Amino acid sequence: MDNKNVKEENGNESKSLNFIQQIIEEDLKNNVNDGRVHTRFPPEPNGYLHIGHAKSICLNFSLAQQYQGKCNLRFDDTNPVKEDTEYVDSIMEDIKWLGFSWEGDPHFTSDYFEQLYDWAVKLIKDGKAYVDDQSAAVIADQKGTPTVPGTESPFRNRSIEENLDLFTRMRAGEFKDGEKVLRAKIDMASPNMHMRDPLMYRIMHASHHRTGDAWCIYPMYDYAHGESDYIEGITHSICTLEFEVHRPLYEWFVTNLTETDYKPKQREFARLNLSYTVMSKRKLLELVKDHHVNGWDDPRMPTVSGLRRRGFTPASIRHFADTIGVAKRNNVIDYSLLEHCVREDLNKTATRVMGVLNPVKLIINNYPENQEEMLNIDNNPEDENAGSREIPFSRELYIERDDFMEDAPRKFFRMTPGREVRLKAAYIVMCEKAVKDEDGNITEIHCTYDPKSKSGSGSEESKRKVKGTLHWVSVKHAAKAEVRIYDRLFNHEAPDAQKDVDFKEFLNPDSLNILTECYVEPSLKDAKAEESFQFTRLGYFSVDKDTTSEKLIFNRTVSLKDSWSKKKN
RNA sequence: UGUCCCGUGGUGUAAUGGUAACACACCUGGUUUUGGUCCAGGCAUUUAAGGUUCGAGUCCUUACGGGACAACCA
Repeated sequence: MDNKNVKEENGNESKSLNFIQQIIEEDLKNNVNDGRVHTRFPPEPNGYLHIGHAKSICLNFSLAQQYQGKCNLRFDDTNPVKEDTEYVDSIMEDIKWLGFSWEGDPHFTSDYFEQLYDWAVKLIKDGKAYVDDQSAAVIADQKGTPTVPGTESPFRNRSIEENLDLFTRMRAGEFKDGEKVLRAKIDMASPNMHMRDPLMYRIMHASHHRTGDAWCIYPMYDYAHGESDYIEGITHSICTLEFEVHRPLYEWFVTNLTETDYKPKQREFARLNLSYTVMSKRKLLELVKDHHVNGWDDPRMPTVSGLRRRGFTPASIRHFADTIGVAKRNNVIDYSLLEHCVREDLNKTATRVMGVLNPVKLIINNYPENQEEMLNIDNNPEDENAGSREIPFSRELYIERDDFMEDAPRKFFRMTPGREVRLKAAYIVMCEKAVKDEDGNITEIHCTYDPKSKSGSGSEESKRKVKGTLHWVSVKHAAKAEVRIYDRLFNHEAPDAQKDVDFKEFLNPDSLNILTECYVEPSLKDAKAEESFQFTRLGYFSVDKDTTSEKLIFNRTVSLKDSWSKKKN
């Protein structure tokens, strides 16, 4: 209670510390690693970044900011067959877009291959590593199971000289893939599987995207990661929960290879899971390769580039990451929280415009045929400085087909014969009738307007209260646009958790809906790529970056909250 | 039937042994020229059972539940 009051008095909105911050503050208090805070974000360049990575990015970079520390970007590129510079480039672009900058130049684990090799030699000389000639299958078999201890390899007690010779020849390319590996000599009976003589190096005659053919042996993650942290002076190596059991191994390498007081510290937090989406890079890659989506930046993808193209803002993603918190228990964040974050941000900044997605013609019978006028409308009622603009009004308009109903229930606040509604920023109109074709489809709606009810005119008539306000565009002046509406990619609330089922069985076939007969107000002809708008009563939309076609394309970022459609159901 | 991690509303995250708080979602009502926004209100005795204590979500024990670990992936 007292604490809270103090915080409020200071105007300090400082939230309580998450468990990582508590660890750091404890370390700072004890002057661990000279009181430095140095984090890192270490992606493998084998795919595009997704919203889960964004959580980790926000965590690592903000921690560095909070504690006057540094945060590195390091590409964990130890497996050449999966990695590519395309991914390196996209990862850097996405981090920058999110609003963070890494310390100095990007780092690469491949930059440390020589040092890692030297350290491996040292381990051999210390009798703590050996070359094993057995096949992967045999080694796996000897490893035992979580409940059964492993057995030792017959090559485990080779002489140091022989190990040194063999390891040198491994590097020299004398052996084929899989013929030999280097293993750490730890404990085949350890209850922790990762301590049962883990592999340090494997032979891969593969070209690496940065080192080319300079190497034919590549270090494994467990060996390379902690040592790379050490080289870079990382103090807090924050990773996800599945690496928790790797921690003793991380510490084993650091302890056995270094003599300084400085030691990087690995800590783990729960990865992000989002309802109705998959988050594993393997699955996302499959969606791309099998053309279930149109690339990594498809607006339905939970990738950073997909969210960007969909119209999400960096601030909204940062706020989301902040809101979901950091803890160690498994979680599934409801997708609606992400939607809330983007609405909250866009509501403050997005220009209000009018567009009609499913048009039907509205004819104002008592409005002169050749008359047209410009009406003034606020760009954003949330923002006084946003100004206003002029939009054209005429006798024939498009309105939303859903905004008309012939036999309407009492609670229907839109257009229906005999009731009045306001056309936003224009006049109050009284609906008269709907005209239909032979099949009974409504082709046009007729109404009359009250000339004295013009918005902002200050007249008594303009102040009259009507229940509904409709958005519209002038037929003569409207710009034609294509609008893409995205729904969730999966039907199942947690497709990631369905282990025994192919996640693709939950794909939502209606996740993309392209509307081609849409009309928007003429000012939008000049809209720039990625610019965001709020279409009155419809939602937030952003201009697609795809300028290969002449078409004006909008992606719907997110709908507006709609209490009417909820009531209907 | 091993080791490690984790159990607080529908979903997340807080609560430093002292009145279970905040956000999302949901439900009421009010304002509104967007059925948006905004405003007001409602919604959990913390997996269970013991124990320590004046006092336990918090410490201890046991049970139950969930997760991770047996890639020459990261």
